[in-house]
Amino acid sequence: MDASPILAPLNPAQCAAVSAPLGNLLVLAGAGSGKTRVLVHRIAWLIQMEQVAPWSILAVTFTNKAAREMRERIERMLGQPVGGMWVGTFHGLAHRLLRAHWQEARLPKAFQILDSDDQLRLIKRTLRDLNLDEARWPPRKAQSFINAQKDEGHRAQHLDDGDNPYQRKQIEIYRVYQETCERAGQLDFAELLLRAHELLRDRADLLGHYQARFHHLLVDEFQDTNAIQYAWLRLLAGDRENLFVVGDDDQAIYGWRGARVENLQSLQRDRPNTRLLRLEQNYRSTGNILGAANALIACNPSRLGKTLWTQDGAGEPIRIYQALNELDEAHFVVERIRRFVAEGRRHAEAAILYRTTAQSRLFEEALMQVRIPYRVYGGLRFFERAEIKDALAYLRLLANPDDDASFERAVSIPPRGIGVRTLETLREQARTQGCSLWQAMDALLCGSLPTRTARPLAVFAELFRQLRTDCKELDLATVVAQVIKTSGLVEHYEKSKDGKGVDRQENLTELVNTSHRFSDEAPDEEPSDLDTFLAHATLEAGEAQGNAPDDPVQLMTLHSAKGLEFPLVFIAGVEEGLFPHQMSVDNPQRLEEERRLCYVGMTRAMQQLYLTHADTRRLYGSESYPRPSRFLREIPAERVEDVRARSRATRPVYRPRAAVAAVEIEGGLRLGQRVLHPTFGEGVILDQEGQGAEARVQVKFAGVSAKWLVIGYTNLQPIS
DNA sequence: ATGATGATATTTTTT
DNA sequence: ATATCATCAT
Repeated sequence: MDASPILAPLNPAQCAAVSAPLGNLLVLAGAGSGKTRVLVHRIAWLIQMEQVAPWSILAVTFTNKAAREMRERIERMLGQPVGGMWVGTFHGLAHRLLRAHWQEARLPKAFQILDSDDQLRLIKRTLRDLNLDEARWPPRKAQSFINAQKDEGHRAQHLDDGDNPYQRKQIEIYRVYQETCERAGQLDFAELLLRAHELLRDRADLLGHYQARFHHLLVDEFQDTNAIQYAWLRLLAGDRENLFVVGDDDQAIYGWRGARVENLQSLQRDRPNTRLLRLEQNYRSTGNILGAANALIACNPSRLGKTLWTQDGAGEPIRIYQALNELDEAHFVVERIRRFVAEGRRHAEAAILYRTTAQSRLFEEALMQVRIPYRVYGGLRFFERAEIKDALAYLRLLANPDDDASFERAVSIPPRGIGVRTLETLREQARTQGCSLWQAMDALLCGSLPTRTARPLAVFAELFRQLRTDCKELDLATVVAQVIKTSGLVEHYEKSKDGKGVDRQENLTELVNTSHRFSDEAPDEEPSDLDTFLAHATLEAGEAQGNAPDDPVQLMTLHSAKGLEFPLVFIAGVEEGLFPHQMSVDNPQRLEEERRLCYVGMTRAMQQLYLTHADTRRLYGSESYPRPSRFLREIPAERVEDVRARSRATRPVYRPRAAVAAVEIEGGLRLGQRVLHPTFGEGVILDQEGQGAEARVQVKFAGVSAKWLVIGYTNLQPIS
């Protein structure tokens, strides 16, 4: 077999990794050094040069999207489908194992997956059951405690409270929550991993089977693995030397959700004969961008050490813009994107990155004003929308009547005369009998109930009885359509007056389409039943934006930018308190992670990089005066060019343009008008923009900088 | 049972 | 500022 198609497009270091002899290999791959490419080519190498069967390969990625892309790239390269190869996320693979071995894992056949939202709901209910005050025991704290423990591989019964009452209570919540999950046959995300680990750990026969099957384990983004994922990998590898691991300690940005960069070192310690290779040549960015990023990341004391270089020239300097305020910042970014496009580039080549999701709005508004198409990544995804979760609750309850979380959701939406009172009775019954809500309802319906309570309950029960008989015969999509129709959800949203009714109905229709597509695309080996469809919905929550416009500017958080690249990149809000975020500044480890996040953001840029910060910023309703981020000082001055803010000189404040001064804006307000504000006191209107509900005026008050106020939300009294 | 009002807490996110 | 959520009144 000729190796050239696989090795030809690679540099020497990449070649060395791809064609390395079989054995453990750790590839430390810097940003833009062709990390994924090495992984893809390695798999192609194994199949073509080492005559490895595709079904004996297991590859793990960080996201479903990455998994899909990897499979596609391999198939394109080999010119043939590679069925039998397992490619997926840790969660996806764990799920696959558990579905295949539900009996050995002691799970109900129709076990369901709980997303974080469902998990939080369940924790809240657990807290209520335990008579704990939510103010003293915040559900979110309990949630992160439970997930943190599970990520470390700890079960409640193995935890030591260390004579700490707080700790003891958290463990108790964990225990009771877990019992509830098991009774309802529900697994949260971390539980998938934990169960998959225990399955292989406790069942020597299964472990032997999978060890015999998977001769080659490949892992992408290894720096993002947590303790249980690493443990699972080691188990599956056994004492063989078959781990091919790719990662970059400088791009570890998920420590806050249990990822352990140390796994990189642990691997070298646990498997001393692991070969270490570095990919340090960067093919993405200009010399200035790389030099700046290198200097920044060098400020982190704890790194494995690695310096990226490029053959490219220095390119343009990095530009830092000091904006007057957050609006000026947005306008500046938009203006530069217009210039970029005027030079013949596409909008989609530009990305605006920010630390917090809340920052996207400013840019969306600014882009909308000048009619530039954009696309926001992240945010609420298809299967996370309320109406979709409602419909899914019906489907889940159909699949598994003991799913209490879904019962509670379905029973109260749409409102059908079953209120908190009735629900409380059901919960009480369920608690005393130790059964599910559905069983409690059945029992109560047989007993004596006041008609007013029994009637709606009976109707609800009958609805499901009918659905259950119906759906035995029907295919997935028809069942979904049937459920949506009989649940009354469409009518319910029709009546909603928040203006989202039509959207919601469309989404429900789209759910039917999705289920249709799911059936069509399902591989023959796995029948597409309701259970797998529901798992798919939770595990792969879908894209956030259904129909993106053509050639859009890309908006996303720094976190979701990882793995992507753009010719033109803006990082906005590079200010102390925002980036690095306030929550991280007094913890050295978290601060290092923020710096890595900045490094990730900077290394997304191929040709031009802008960092912007504002002198004043309105955040959470009040004005702040942030200092420029320390990260800006860590970039060598010779790589930077300061962009001058437009007309820094303060204009004569009390003299608005005479021609428009007479035009009334709204409610007796006009440019130059003196006004009274409830908190800021007396001021003068300087400028105006927008119309109707969005009409805003800029007002200068004594002692503070000029502010933009939405007329509709502000009580401005004209004074003479 | 349901809708309206007021207190509260606001990183990052995939699975 | 705003969205979410719990409590309260209808």
